[in-house]
Amino acid sequence: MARPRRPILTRARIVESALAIVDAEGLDALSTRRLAHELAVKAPSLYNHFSTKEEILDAVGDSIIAEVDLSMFNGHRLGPEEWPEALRRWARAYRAALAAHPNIVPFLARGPGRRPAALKLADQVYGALVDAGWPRSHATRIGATMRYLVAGSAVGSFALGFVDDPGVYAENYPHLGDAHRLREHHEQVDEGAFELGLSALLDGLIALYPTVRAGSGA
Amino acid sequence: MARPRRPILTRARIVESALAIVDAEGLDALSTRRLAHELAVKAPSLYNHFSTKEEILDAVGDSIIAEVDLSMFNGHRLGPEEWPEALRRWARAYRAALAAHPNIVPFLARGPGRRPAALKLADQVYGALVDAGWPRSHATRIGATMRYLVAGSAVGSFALGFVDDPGVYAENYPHLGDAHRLREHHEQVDEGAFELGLSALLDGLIALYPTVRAGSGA
DNA sequence: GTCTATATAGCGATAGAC
DNA sequence: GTCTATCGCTATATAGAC
Repeated sequence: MARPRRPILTRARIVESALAIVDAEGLDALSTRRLAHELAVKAPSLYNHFSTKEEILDAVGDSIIAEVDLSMFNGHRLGPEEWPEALRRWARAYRAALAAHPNIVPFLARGPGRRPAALKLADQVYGALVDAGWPRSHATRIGATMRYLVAGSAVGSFALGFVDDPGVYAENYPHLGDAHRLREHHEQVDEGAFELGLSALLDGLIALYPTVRAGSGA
Repeated sequence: MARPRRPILTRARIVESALAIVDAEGLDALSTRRLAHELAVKAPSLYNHFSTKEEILDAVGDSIIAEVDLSMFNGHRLGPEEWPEALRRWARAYRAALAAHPNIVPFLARGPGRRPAALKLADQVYGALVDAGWPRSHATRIGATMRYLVAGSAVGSFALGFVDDPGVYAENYPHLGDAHRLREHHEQVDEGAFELGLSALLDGLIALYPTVRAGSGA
């Protein structure tokens, strides 16, 4: 085939295709051969656009984080009445972005590293919390614990973790009699659990807010 | 060598060694050859004790969950004043068990499946919450959202996710000036974030409790 | 910038000897 | 119950032709 007049591959096409494979078949299914096949080229061609497979995975991960809406932190400094709703909207957007691609969440959970979209997200959340009056040490921990809830809810479905087989539970687990039915409504179950946790967490933080501000001399 | 007078391998030894490899080098590093080498045998011998590699991994995962203390749910029915502290103690034990083996958390996050220790854990937590007066739908969601927080905090360190290189952040991320120092105290940072989130979450649930009980006619 | 060919290495699992 | 030998397959990455 030799050199085509216009490049067949672009970084964007490679990233898009890699994400589709990871979504459909998991992280382990992403190989250079498999990816190249999907793009109708041969594996070595990928190395004209990325140096290593790890670099491809970084780009895939950052492309997901880049989709998370951060507009609730822009425009103006959040007041004492505003940060809880901003945090709620951000957490929902964050979870939606991750839950759409659960197979890559373990990779993303390793942290932002040097990926620009992930760093921008961390920067905006931390800055907004500090601006809203939280002490820096609390802002760090609030950002982290929100990430825990989001990542935990996206890394694996609670409801889908149970087997669709009543016999497994009936014998030895007296309270799990209906666990096999969780699968039917797994999306509602998982989203409902996330929303309950999010609301409770925010309520707890709202209760803490005046105490912490008084204590830190604000 | 032929048949030894006493078995060299046992399921317990295989599981222990497999866990050590996963802890030290990650899930991908666990191969039958690598595992056999660690046990000073050859790979095919493992198949006298487990049918597949997946079966070994299931046993490894369940051995971790089996270590989680559940004694706070035993002995007596938890009263309206007792469930929050029981939940707190359970969450800490759960997190400690998972955070000691972060590389296997993505595997565990897929759910209990048919693994007995994981099913026992789910059964006990759900049963305790229902006994304490929570409606069943809330008990499911509370158990799930606690698992989200625990799994999210264990699947990857927040603090270790940042690079130890001030130059990465100084340029483009105005609020992350000290992010490179998170690594120094990563354990305190991560545990502090978990404790803050746990307390806030429990405070929120405590506030919700009387409302829900009144509403459901209890 | 894509190709063919290949280097180098590893994988899970099975058959059959002892 | 462990061994040797092996099947069939996969992987990331590089060299050099066009």
